[in-house]
Amino acid sequence: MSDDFCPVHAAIGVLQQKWVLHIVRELLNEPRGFNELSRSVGGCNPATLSQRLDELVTLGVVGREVQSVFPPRTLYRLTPAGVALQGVMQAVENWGRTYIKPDPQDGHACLNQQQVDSAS
Amino acid sequence: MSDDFCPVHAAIGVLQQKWVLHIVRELLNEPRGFNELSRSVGGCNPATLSQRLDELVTLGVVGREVQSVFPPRTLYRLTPAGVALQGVMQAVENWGRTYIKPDPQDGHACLNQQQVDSAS
DNA sequence: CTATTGCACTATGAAAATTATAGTGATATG
DNA sequence: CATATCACTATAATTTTCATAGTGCAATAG
Repeated sequence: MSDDFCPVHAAIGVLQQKWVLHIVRELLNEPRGFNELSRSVGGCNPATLSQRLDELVTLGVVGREVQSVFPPRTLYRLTPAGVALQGVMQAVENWGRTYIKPDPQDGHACLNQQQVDSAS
Repeated sequence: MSDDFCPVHAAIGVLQQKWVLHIVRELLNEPRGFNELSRSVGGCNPATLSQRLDELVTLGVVGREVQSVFPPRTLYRLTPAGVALQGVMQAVENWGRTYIKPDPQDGHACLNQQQVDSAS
């Protein structure tokens, strides 16, 4: 009673974890060290980042390359499966740029209703 | 100092919330009522589902249509901005079907290493 | 020589999000 | 008359994420 495995469901399970898409986005630009990645992702707690990276490494989306134990230098780099997420990121970027703009009130996210209403 | 609004960052912020992609996936098939959606999404707590739907409605990705207060009947349907997430779902589906398979050990998700290694 | 910075993280306890579970009121179904 | 269904809400427990501080040691700044 668990044989209804759906790869799409599983994929969503991976991608909807907090920070995963941000991490992937940064690593798509170029491989980074832990603190570097932490800064560029912005706002992610190191404990969470560490856990997320462990999971992604275990899953095989990200590779951890320990370049030197001392001075410490570790590189996180997308595996081919990780690089393949470029398609997803591209789609998210398209959607975001088309439909999301800053809320004129509080500067938070809201939908670009122009785009929604008047497809002139 | 907060004028670096990035629509892509904001889009990720929306899509990485737990259950959002699952909800969108179901609503892309067809509009549904609350319990219907709850069942088809599978495993989402009604409090969380309710909150997520509120947020998506507020954002403008989902529309709530109260068809009758009694007997209660509400329909959740994607707005055009929601339907536009089809591109994202498509990309996620492609990635999932290509790279994710059930782990032979425990039946959980893992990567399809065949795909990764031998691109014949 | 000494102080600071930077590396990759881990530890701790507090705060926030999600969960299981139960329940709302009324009607339609068995 | 008992049960199921609709769209949720309420409560309390659990899980996840968080802010903050700290590890050991080399390279750099003063």
